[in-house]
Amino acid sequence: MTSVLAPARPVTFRITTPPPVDGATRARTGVLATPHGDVRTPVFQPVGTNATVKALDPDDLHEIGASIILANTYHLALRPGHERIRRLGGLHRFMGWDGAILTDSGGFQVVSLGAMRRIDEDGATFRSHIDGSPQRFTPEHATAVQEALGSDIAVCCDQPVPPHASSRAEVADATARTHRWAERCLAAQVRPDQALFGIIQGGLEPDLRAESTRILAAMPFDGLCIGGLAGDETAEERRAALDVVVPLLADDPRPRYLMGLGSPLDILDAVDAGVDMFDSVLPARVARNGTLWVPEGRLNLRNARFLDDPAPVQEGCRCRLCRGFSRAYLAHLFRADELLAYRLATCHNLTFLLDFM
RNA sequence: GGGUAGGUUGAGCAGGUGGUGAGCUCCGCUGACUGUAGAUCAGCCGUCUUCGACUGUGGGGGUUCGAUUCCCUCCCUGCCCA
Repeated sequence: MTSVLAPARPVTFRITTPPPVDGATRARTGVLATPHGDVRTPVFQPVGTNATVKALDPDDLHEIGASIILANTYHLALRPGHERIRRLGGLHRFMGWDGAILTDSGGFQVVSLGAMRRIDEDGATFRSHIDGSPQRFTPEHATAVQEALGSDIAVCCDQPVPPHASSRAEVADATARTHRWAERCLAAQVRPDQALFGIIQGGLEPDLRAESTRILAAMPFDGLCIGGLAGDETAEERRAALDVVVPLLADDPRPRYLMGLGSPLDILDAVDAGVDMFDSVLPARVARNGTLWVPEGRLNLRNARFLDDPAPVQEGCRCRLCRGFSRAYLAHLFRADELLAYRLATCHNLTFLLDFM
């Protein structure tokens, strides 16, 4: 029964297995229902910054079992342009992907393009990584771009800071600004058919994390991101931050999304801490660089010892690589700089991680 | 047979016209990568006892205090002519 006063949101989250009451773990399962299909959580979202998960096409994504991917607001606004994508029917049609899409706001580029941006209260000015031209990003612009792209889930423009490279004052300032920008993103939202997630910051300072969690949780977002982690912190520091955030959200019905985390063991710990959603370039990037994930650890297929190895990368793996090819063949493809290496290796690592979830 | 240009660390080069050639690019070896300025980046890549030292410019000989450089000779390669 849909209330007139509380119209149905485009994206809803239902917890299917709550964490046990004994407190042994905060892990849970759920279903995130989107206009482009249901997403079972915990979920890993492959990253497709430029409207493509590098080296893969949508058939590959379906085959590996992806139900939701991430695309990037900043990159697509610069190229090919969000208005062009809108004219071409939106991001799903543009890239031929009928599953769910979450768009990152470009906030991360505040960190990753650190030497090429100036930030002020109103927004951030980037020097384009493509042609050097100045690019102005504000919370309102990031919201408008994401509405033009038509992703299922938009994310607030935030200001993350690298925890160890930042003073407490810098973390506090960036976190407070992230809160003000979150309000502006909410106010700027026009489309009723797009979900919006807010981002909790606070670095590694427990009180700042807690304050940020309370402030963001009080806003009417469809989900809550946990930002500013998966950076230069240790696993223990990250867990400590999650153990501040998640208990404060114990009775909150919304999904929790830890941005940027991608290694299987890191994700395992974060799921235990109560996180529902993840994304990272890690599995795809290390795959392109020759590192293949297997249950025993990892294999660097550029190592000489694989040149005569007839075994599959992972015995019994269902992925495209392991079904049809040997380690020796993949090792050859990498040495010959053949493009197929990137596709096969990426298929494997993403299959490994998605099956791991 | 004559002429000519060459022979530098796996390959390809740079440099060096008498005063310490280990420099580059490939190849090769290893590592890193976490909301993608990343099919990228870093280290190593003659030998050793590796913060240093030694050896190394086709072979042999000569001149010289000193030769990769100059001279003689031999070998090898490309090209041209017979």
